[in-house]
Amino acid sequence: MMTIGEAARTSGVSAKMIRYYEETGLIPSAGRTGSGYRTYGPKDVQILRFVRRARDLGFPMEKVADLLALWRDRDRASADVKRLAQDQINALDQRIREMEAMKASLTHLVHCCAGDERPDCPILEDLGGPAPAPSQAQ
Amino acid sequence: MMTIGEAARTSGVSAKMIRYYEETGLIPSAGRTGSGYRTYGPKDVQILRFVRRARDLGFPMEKVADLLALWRDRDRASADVKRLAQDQINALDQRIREMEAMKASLTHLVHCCAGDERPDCPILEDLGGPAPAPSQAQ
DNA sequence: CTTGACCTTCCTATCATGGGAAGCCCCATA
DNA sequence: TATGGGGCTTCCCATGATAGGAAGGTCAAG
Repeated sequence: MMTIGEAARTSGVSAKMIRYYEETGLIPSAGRTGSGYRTYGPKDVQILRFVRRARDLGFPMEKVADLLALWRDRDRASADVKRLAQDQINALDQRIREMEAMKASLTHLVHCCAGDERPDCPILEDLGGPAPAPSQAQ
Repeated sequence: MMTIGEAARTSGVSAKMIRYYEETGLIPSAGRTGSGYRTYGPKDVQILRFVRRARDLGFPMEKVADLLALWRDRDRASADVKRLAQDQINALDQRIREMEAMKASLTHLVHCCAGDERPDCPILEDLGGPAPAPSQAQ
C-alpha cells in the first residue's frame, strides 16, 4: 500500500489528477488510512497507468471510461475495443486534416511574403481583405 | 452603423465573442447608441473579420493581438509578420506530429486486434500492461 | 518536541466558446 | 396607442483537463 504521492510517481499520473479522476468517478474511490490519507495498491496503480496511456493516445476521458469498462469486463468482445480505437484514429485524422489545412494556407502566405524591413505584407493583406463574395450559393 | 447582431453576421464572429474580444481588449470598445446598444461600422467589421481569419488559421488569441498590432502599424517590417506566421506553422507541425504518433500507435494496435466476439484484445493488454523497465537510464 | 515533507479539502485559473436568465429597447402591426 | 416579438444589455455558469495555491492536519526522522 502506498500514498497518493508514490502512486503518482509510479503511475505517471499527478496526485492532482488522481484525486480528480476519483471525484469524477473515472476510477474507484481509494481506500483511506485512519487519518484520512488515500491508499493505493498495485492494482490501483495499474488502473492509473491504464488511464495515463489511454490519455497519451489522445482518448478523451469519456472514452477512457468506456475503455476501462471493457477492460474490467471479462466477457467483452474485442470488436468493441477495436471500434473505440478506430473511432479515435478517425478523430485524430480529422484534427490532423484541419491542422494540415491551416498549415497549407499559412505556408502559401509565408511564401508570398518578402519578410524584409518593408511594411508590405500579403499575409496581413489576406487577413484584412474583403469578405469573399457569397457567389449566390443557395 | 450596425448593431452587434449584424456585425456578427457580416464578420462571422458571434455576438458573444465580439463582446468577449472587447472585454479582453483584443479589439477597441465599440461605440454606443443613446440606449446603450453597441454600434459597428465597416472598419470594425473588417477588424472582426481579421480576427476570425487569424483564429481560423489556428493562431491563439495572444498572437492574434500581435498580428492586429502589426496590421495597424504602417511602419511594420513584413519580416515580423512572417516570423509570426512561421512560428504558427511550427506550432501546427508540432501538434500534427504528436497526433500522428498517437495515430501510428493506435493503428498498430488496431491491426493486432481480431475485432471479433472474443474478449482477447491486444489493445487492452497494451494499455493495462506493466510499466516499461526503466532500463537503468541515468 | 521540532522540523520538514507530505497529505487533506477547497478555491482559482487556464483558453475560447456557448448557454441561459432577467430586464430593457425598438419596430411593426393591429 | 398598445402589444408582441425579436434583439440588445449584463451577469453567471459550464465546458475539458490540468495546474497552482492556501489553510490546516499527519507522519517520520532527528
